[in-house]
Amino acid sequence: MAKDRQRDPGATIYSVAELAGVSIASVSRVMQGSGGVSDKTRQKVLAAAKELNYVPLGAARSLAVRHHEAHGLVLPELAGPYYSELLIGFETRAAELGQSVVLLLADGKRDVARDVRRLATRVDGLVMLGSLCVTDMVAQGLHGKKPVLVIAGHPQPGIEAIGAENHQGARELTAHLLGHGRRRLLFVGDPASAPDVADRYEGFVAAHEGEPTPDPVRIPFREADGASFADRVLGGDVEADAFVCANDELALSIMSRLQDGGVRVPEDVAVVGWDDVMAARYVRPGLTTVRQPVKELGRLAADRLHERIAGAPAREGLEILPTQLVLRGSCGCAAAPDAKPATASAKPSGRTTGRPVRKASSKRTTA
Amino acid sequence: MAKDRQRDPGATIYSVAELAGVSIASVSRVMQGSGGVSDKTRQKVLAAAKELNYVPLGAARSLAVRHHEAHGLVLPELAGPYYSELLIGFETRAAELGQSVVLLLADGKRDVARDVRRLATRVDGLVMLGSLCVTDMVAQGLHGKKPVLVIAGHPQPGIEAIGAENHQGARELTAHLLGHGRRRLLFVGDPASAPDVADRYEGFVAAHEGEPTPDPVRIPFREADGASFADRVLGGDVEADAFVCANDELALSIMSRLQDGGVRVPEDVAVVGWDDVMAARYVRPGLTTVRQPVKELGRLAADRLHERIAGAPAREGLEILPTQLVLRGSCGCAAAPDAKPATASAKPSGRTTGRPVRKASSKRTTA
DNA sequence: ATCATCCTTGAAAGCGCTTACAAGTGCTGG
DNA sequence: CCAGCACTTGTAAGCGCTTTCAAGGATGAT
Repeated sequence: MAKDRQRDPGATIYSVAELAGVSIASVSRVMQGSGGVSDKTRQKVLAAAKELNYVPLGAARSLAVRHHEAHGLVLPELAGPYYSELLIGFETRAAELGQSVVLLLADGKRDVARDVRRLATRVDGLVMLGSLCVTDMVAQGLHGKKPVLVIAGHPQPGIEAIGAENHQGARELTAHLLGHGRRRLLFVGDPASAPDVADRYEGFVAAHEGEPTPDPVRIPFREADGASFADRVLGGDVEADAFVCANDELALSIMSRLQDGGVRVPEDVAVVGWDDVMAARYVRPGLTTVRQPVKELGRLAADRLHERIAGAPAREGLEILPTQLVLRGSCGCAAAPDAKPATASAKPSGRTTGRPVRKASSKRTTA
Repeated sequence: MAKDRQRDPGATIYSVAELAGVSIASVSRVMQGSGGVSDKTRQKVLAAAKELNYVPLGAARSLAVRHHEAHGLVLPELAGPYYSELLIGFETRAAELGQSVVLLLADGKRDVARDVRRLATRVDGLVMLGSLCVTDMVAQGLHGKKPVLVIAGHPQPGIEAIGAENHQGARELTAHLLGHGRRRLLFVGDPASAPDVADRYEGFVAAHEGEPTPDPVRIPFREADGASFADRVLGGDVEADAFVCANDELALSIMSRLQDGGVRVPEDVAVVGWDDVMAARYVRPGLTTVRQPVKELGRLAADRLHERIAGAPAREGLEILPTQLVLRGSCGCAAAPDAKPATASAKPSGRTTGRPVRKASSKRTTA
């Protein structure tokens, strides 16, 4: 056995039709389940298809129906849970809609623009992260061709954007720290790296209500960068009693290194993050952070894209999903066990920004 | 402006040719960069393409060249870093090879077999995780049609498999625990859930060298399951001085809950995991675990698949990549700071199993 | 028995692109 | 000045599928 009958590229709709003794039209109708076929014919076709192990050629169908039945998704990378969750939500919804998803990871690619163009070639529309610098180019290049949707970025004419609330959440988080009596807060992360980080920084500044705030510590998001920043803190180069980090990865690595260096968290310095990654609730003290509805963001993206592909016009402006403050020990709150995710439901508080906004809020959860 | 010229599905190779005043063949040649075109023509075509904002229809090309230029990847889910890394490696390599990747997440799908069949329709070959129960069916259904490759599963005739070392690593890890004087080890995780977990359990048993071992604690991989198991431990229902967990998620949730319940790790009980996720090095004590070359596995999968698509015959049996023991505090070793990943290079130790094996080893890293 | 109707089927015309193949152009060497 | 060659270009034949349209067969009403 194992008659190594490698690669049998045959078995087209023609061979199936021939074996079944019907026309290719009938085969097509049976395969699509489009009806109008007698039971007898259906049986014959199904039998023939099974015998030949018929796998239709998607490209031929796509060409004929003039639809790829696929959604493209461009992510910068896939480190950490943020992008994974986004992808999960996106894929799940896309699959429900009968669409395949073609994934492109931008980081490390030589020529992202080229790859995105290639991608556009095989999908009906695509979703990109706002932090991707190619967004604009692509938007232009594809304008009027394929629907494009941006997550956590700025809307442009004809290009819808969706995102999670940043400004208000960051403001509340910062205010919370101020409420704990912290006075020298430092924002760690580069606002220029992504629009949502910029929004968080804005919220951070806003919470200071005019008080002068130091410049943000512009470092990348990697663990290693957090660690080396923590070393600078340990060396006494940095003056602060609280670090507001652009994401949890950064917060965790900083906190860990500081603790190793003998600094007490939160007694000596508070550390807070953003995203509520898994590790955030396993470290001691638990990391205070902000939870985003990332999976929903992914689902929503797939949904909106599908609408657009079906011909709906781009909605104007930005749709914003609410985020949720998660208070644990690292900000100075009384530490409490937090083995299960908090489950408070978010109720919109109805704030608005200059841009058209549909809903936005942040709810407080003590865990 | 923003002349909302929604959806301009036009601009085919014909319109470009017409605008440029050349034949479609020339346009095709320019777009493919296949050469044999004068500079003047190239310029005209490029200009026309840009003006029309020409996006070629991938399906038409695929049909003509009879290649999808896409790799399919079927993952059970995307929780935790394991699958993400796999995906990163896979996508990276596939992109280098000029292939798109179409992703399918099996969990939560009504009819996975159907979805996989749909996927097969639009890719040149596909890679599946061994833990997927559809593997066999699909393998059959696609046999001789499209190359299929399995990660962390069992090879079948005509279906290559690749994976990371499990048996030996688990054996060493277990022996290490025994070396610390632990006597009542418990394996936490269900060997039936995936072939690689089964292998680890085998290694666990083997390390006991004939001593009787208790049945594994057959629980799923979710954090919540770990927590409720830990509650049983705290309730006194479980007798053990070390937990060998099927993965880090499980280990972390158990350790965390135990600590909250006043159990000291590793003094009262040791806990070890598998995978070396990020959180493993931020918790206190650091989690002793086994690192798998997951990204490499993904790359290798894309590579092998590409070979097969190009016509290479399936390699026989299983290729195994080495894993690496990472000792931190949770097993009873002296705790040491471990902010950076260990970087010891693996040297094959040349062990073999019944199956054809290419290389396998586990190296020790103290961190 | 006749005709209108419905259901089933097949023939055939694309879908937009690639790629032989043939034809045309401008050179070079003899 | 022309045969021979290298380049460029265009023509046209598919790639495998969907779908329109018309034809045929069966059915029911009259």
